[in-house]
Amino acid sequence: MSTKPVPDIVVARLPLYLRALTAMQSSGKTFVSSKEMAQWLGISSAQIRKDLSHFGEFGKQGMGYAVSELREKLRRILHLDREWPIVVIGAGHIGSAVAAYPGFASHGFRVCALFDNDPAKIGTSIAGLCVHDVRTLPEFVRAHGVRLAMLAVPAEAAQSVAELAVSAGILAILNYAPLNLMLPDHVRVENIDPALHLQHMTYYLG
Amino acid sequence: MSTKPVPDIVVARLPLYLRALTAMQSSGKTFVSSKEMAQWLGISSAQIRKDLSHFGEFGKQGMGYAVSELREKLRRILHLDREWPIVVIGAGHIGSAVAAYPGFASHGFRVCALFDNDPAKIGTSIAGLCVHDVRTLPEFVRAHGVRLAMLAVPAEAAQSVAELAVSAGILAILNYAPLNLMLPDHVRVENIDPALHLQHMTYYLG
DNA sequence: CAGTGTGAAAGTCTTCACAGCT
DNA sequence: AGCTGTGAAGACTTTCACACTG
Repeated sequence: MSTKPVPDIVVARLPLYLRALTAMQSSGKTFVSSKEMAQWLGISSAQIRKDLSHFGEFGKQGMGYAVSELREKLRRILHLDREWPIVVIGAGHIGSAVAAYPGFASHGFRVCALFDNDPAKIGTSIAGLCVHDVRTLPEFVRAHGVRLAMLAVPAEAAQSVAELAVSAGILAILNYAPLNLMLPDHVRVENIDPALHLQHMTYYLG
Repeated sequence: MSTKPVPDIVVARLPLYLRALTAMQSSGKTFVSSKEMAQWLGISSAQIRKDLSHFGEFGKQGMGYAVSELREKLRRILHLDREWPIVVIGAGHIGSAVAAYPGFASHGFRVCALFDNDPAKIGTSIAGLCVHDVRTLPEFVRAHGVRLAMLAVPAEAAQSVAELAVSAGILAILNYAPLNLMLPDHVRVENIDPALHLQHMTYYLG
């Protein structure tokens, strides 16, 4: 066995293709060429064809790709053909906004609980979700088989809370705290830090 | 002239170095080696040295880099040695959370106004900021010389609102709407889409 | 003939490894 | 000794360009 793994950078673009296909589909298109998608996404058509070729031959020569078929294929590849429960850790501004964001549910992610360590917040309800004591996180994660977490706590608390989550079985963390989490290799971490993006952009604003 | 530009991917890492240096500084360190920073950030020391070498020779052989000096140099390179006013467009969940996020002010970004098209929100105050009619955006941007915008409106509205902002003089947009903005080349756009990250991660959660 | 799938070429980015400085 | 700065090597990514197919 040991087939060469698909480069991570390619996997990262699949959700983009999925987004384009969903838009195409709702605008009634049934076939789309790599060139059209490329223009829509602002990348090259060769890249799209090469990326997709890692997973199979999805196109029809001379006419492009069947929109809904390719969309289904990508959903399966990304394991989006089922619902993913997620926990949000941290019920401050970011955690609350994240929990209320409708963009997750519409993609098959179900935010199922919020956790915090502030007694004033525990027991209250935010965006229709109960705020639990963070100490009950491991129990909850195990009981519900949750694998995904979004971490929105202050930087000082992030590392230890992340470890707690991982010890309970969390395998992937979307981290909003502005630091690098140090976690075992089997845990996938992606970071979102708007300040970093702004600092990147100001470089070009001479 | 026409010195070769620094690769964008290198520029994107400078804010990370800045973050590490700030942490080092507040923990009292005065010198730091590329190796220490590398461990802290989870990247290689060679990469840090190579990246920094694009901008000059900042280190001292045998001892590393003077923390506060390098920090100042990076701040200047990224044009963070001054305050940047920013407007937030869209006063929904995301816009409000973004406007309230303390992480911008602490990095020299000053959110100076919120804009929306909902009459029920216009005139109210969110996170201590007045919500303006989006139709007054061009006027405001010109009057205050704002160059940076964060866009947090629904996907359907994003393209046209972005064009409005650009026509008024906005040069860089941090876009939270889940689509690719099509804008003139001189405008810098960076995107934040948490759903994309989640979809990327589920690939690995077989 | 329009458009895919793909080797090969070109381009970009990272790591190596070491001369040279303190 | 300890660590930087950097060419050269290596790894990875994108683009090219065309044989092939419906």
